[in-house]
This record gives sequence, structure tokens and C-alpha cells, in this order.
Amino acid sequence: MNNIEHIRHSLAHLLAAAALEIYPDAKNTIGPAIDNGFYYDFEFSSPITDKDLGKIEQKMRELIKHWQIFEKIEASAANAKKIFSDNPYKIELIEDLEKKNEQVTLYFSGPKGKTPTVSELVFAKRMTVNGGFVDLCRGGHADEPSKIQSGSWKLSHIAGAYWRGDEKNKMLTRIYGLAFLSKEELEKFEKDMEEAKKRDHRKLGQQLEIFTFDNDVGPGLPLWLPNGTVIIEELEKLAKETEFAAGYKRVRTPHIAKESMYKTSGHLPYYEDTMYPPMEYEGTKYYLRAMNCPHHHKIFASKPMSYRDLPLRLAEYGTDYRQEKSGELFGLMRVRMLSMNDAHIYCTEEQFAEEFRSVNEMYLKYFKLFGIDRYVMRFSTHDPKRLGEKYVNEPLLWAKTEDMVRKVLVDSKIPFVEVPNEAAFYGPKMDVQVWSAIGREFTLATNQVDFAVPKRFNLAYTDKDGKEKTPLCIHRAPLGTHERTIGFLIEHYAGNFPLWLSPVQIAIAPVSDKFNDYAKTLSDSLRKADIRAELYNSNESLGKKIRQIKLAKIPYFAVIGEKEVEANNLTLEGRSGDKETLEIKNLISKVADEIKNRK
RNA sequence: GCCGAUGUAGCUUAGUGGUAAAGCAGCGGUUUUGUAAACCGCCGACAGCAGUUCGAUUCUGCUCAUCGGCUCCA
Repeated sequence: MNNIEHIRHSLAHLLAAAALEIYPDAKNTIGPAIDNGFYYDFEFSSPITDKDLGKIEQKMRELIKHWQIFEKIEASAANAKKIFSDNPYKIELIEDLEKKNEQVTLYFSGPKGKTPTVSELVFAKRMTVNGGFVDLCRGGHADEPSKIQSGSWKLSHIAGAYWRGDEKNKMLTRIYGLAFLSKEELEKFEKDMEEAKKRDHRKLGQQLEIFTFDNDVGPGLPLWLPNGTVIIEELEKLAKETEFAAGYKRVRTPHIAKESMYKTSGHLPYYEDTMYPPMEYEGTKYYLRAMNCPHHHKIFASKPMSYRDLPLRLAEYGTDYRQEKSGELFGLMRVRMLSMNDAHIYCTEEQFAEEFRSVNEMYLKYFKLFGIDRYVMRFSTHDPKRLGEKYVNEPLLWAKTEDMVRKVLVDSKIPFVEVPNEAAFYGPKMDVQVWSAIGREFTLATNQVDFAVPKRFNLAYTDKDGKEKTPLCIHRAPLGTHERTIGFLIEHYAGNFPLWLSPVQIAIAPVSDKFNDYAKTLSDSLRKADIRAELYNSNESLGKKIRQIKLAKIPYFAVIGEKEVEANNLTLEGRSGDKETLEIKNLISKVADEIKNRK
């Protein structure tokens, strides 16, 4: 059977065959199937550009006509190395197979009955043979590539990619293609992408005047406009209410600290590259902080702690600065200044499970409120091979804390995927993965265990038995950062924020300026009730004012004219065109009530 | 940071080796408006710095920024 992965992978072979025909001295490396299509990485002797894709695609369409079959050829590693003797990338792959004692397999795609023998290939030393193409490959292809629908795939774009995904390696040229089972599916995908681009937070953020960037301020440093600031403040209100109810205590700490603190915390070796370079003053180096934990640890250390003080939950919307590489910046999703819904929970081992569980519940509560249902809980664990380098060298503590987290997740029946080598340096974590409108994956929020840093700070509490013990620390940020969370919510709601989050909640549009005073009085009384009312009293037609209100995606509006003034009521109109006629005092209580209940 | 692409007014777009065009927005006026764009006028831009050229927004180089990826990541 031809499944879509097989078709995509077959097209990657086809891409390599076409590229090698046009650029005989190119070196092809690997070409897998991916979501929505395929790619193939090459080393070209001179750079190619988007303009070259057309002729490569044309060549692919020519070649595929003759590709009746994919047929496996088994070869010894020694022979395979001879066949690919002028391609160091393939040689490296063959040597890896050799080390793992795996059979080297090649695949011939081309006319039926023309599959070459190993000795023919060793002699030919080329991949284009017998009217077909040979590539090193473990398999998984379409049965009859020539029958793949011609309109169901196309080449899409060019990008750079490091050989084997390692930035220390040479950068190769990656050609991407799109492929689906049918032409209709490809067209639908492209149409969906066009639609998704309209929801892109960068576009909507500008249209709705939520945030902006400025060259003199710097890349990755968002300026929050009045509308965005309203959203920030509503989110903070939500966080503060929720955290207060859950027994958190709020703290506030400076955005900078001396180098010595980060030496103590152990962050410096792991994060020095992403922290802004230190500023020196009176002979002391200060860093702009990239994380809030050390400051909170210092608050824990500010007085002797008893087991009676635990769990101690210290919360702060912490402002952090990270020198992300220029090419990694992405709208609000990846920035150089971020405001984190941070808190650190210091607890005993016995308290850990309950604390971790209730943090997870807080996540789920938020997701329900926002209607976020497409996410994956990722349990990120360490990689034993990288202890002492990427992770603190405490194998027993890693095992113990990972078991603790796993047990909480299993017991709470939260579906999760376990992914090794994604932990923080100080402990395992649970990340919430979401996708942007254009399909890019992000960690929205995180819940981390720290068994290492409290010890480094000599944090201790006196237990019942009078002995000093080190607390565990949970780092958690259910609402992530304002930047990423708002970026995500803009796309999630396509700019149609729920009433409670909307920068403007109700627009008042007088029919003509005769009614401006009345409308002003009305909007003033709404504002006194803490409702974000905005007057649309410009010297424009009513139609135009309504258009502006709709484009601003304001959830409610009311038109004020002679009818309303006489009847002392108004008609509240919603986004979907629903209308309700109310007396003014009822209007205020209705809207205020919906806001209070976060509708 | 790396590979590739892009950069015209606040926004969306047109265009050229020889004075840069328009719509929206803004401002001034007229109009007094009943559910997605009233009318008239005005203001406003070739990302920056070099080079080639009689002349550069257009060609070349560098810088900056953005976009698509890679790497990294809350």
C-alpha cells in the first residue's frame, strides 16, 4: 500500500535524482518524509536559489515517468563505500551502519527489470544508472512512484540546515517540498496556510495595535501598546487571583544581580551565552537577569525557615532578558525581554506530589478558561550521557525526581509524552507544547523540579527532628510569559478576545453628533463600573463607525440615536450579530457580570 | 549565529538608470449621518552607508531589520 509517508519519502528520492542530474557535482545527504511533505539536504558546489527550484521540479516530473518500482539492493559496507566513494556524507552514514552492525541497503528507483547489481554499481560509482536512481536508504517507498498524482506535490522553498543537525557541522542546502495524497489536499493545505497567515499574531498584533517593535529600541524588545497592556493587566489579575487563592505569596525583586549570585546558583556556565554581557560598576559585574529563581532563593534564605513555613510559594511576574540569537527571534513568541508568570514552590519531599499535582491543575484550569484543547504535555527528562555537561551530575537524584514526576502525571491521569534530553539542567520538567497559527511548535508553559540549585544556595529548613534539610523547589509558569502567551492567544482567538480580555469591551456609537453628549454620559457611567467603553463619536457616517468597531474586533457595541434617548434604553449588539435591548442600568450589570465571570 | 529571500509614506500596494503613483489612515473643511468605507482639499516614502554612472529608489558591495528554515529555546 502507498501511505503518504512512503509517497513523501519517494519524492525525496526523486528530488535527489533530479538535483544530481542538473548539478552532477552536488552531494546528496539525507531526505526524509516530514509533516506535509519532504525535504532533501545537499551540498552544492555553488549556491542555488529559489529561482532554481522550477527547473529541478521540472526534471523531477520528467524522471518520475520512468520510475515504475523501488527495489532493494543489499550491499556490504565495503562495497557501499566504494559506490559512494565521492560522497563523504554517505560514507559517514555507511560507517555508522557498520558500527551498529546493520545491513547496508540501497534502493533503486526506475524502470522495472533494470535494477543494477552491486558490482555494476561499484563499477559505475554513480547514482544515476539504468534510467533510474540509486540511493542509500533504509526503505519505505511507494510501490509505483510513476503513479503518484502529478498535482499532489511541488517543491516549496530552500533553507539552510546543518549536517546531522549540529551547528558545528557544515551547513547544507535543504530543499523542501509539499506532498499530499491528492491535488485537492495540496490545494487545501495551501489555502489553509493562507488563512492561517491572517491569524498570525505578528499581523493581527499590528492591526489590533497590541504591540510594536522599533529599530532604536532593538530587535526582540516589544513595545506594548495600550491595547496590549490591557491584556497584560487582565492576565496578571487572573494570575494574582488564582495564585492568592492557592496560597501563593507575592514578592518583587530587582532585574539585575551581581555575578557572584549566578556563580553560586550555577546558572552562569549554562546560560552565560544567552545572558546579556555584564555591566561593570565600582569593580563589580552585574548581570541583567535571564531567570528569576536565584532572586527568589535569596528571599527563601532571608530568614531561618521551619518545616512549618513549607510549602512556601513565592510568586512574581518576573521580567527577564535573554540574548537570543538574531535569527531565532520570532514576533512575540521568541523575544529578548520577557515577563514570566513565575513562582517557586519550596517544599519537602513528602509535599512534592501534592504541590506538583496542584500546579498541573492550575494549568488545566487556565486551558479550560481559554478553551485551549490542542496541546501536548511533554515530560522532559535528562540524558544520562550528558550528565556533568548539560545536566547536573546527580544520577540518583535524577532518577528519583523523574520517578516522582512520572508518578504524579500517571496518578492524575494526565496524558503526556516522555521526551529524553529536554530537561532543565537542575531537574526534570513538564512542558506544555502548543502550535502557532503557521504551525510552529512552542513551549507555552512549564512546570519544573529543581533538586540542585537550593543545595547550591545552602537553602535549608529546620525539620521536626531539629535537623536542617534542603527543600525541593518547583519552578512553574502556567501562564508562561506575557509575550508568548499573548502571541499565542491572539492566534488562538484570531483577535476575537473574550469580553474580559478585550482591550475595548463595548463601543458606543452615536448616530450623529447631536447625541455625542448623551453617548459620553453613557460611556462615562460604563467606565465608572470598570467596563472598558470607548466612544466612537468621530464625524463619520454610522456605517463607517460600525466598520471601525468590527475591524477592531470589539465584542459589544451600541448605537445611540433618537430612539434610544427617547426610550431610555439601548440595543447591545455582539460580534455574531446577536442583539439585546436593555435598560441602561441592566446593561451595566449584565456586562459587568460577564466580565467578572470572565466570559 | 548560519543558509536563502525581502526591504517604496503609519498600513496595503504600484513603478522606473532621468521630478515616485495610488487607496486606507492622519490633518483641515463641507456634511449631521440608523448597522461594514459620505464628499473636497492637504500632509506624508524609495531602510542606512559606500561604490559604479553625467545621473542610482532602480545596478554592485557592506550594514541594519524582517521573513522562511537550521541551531537554540519560556
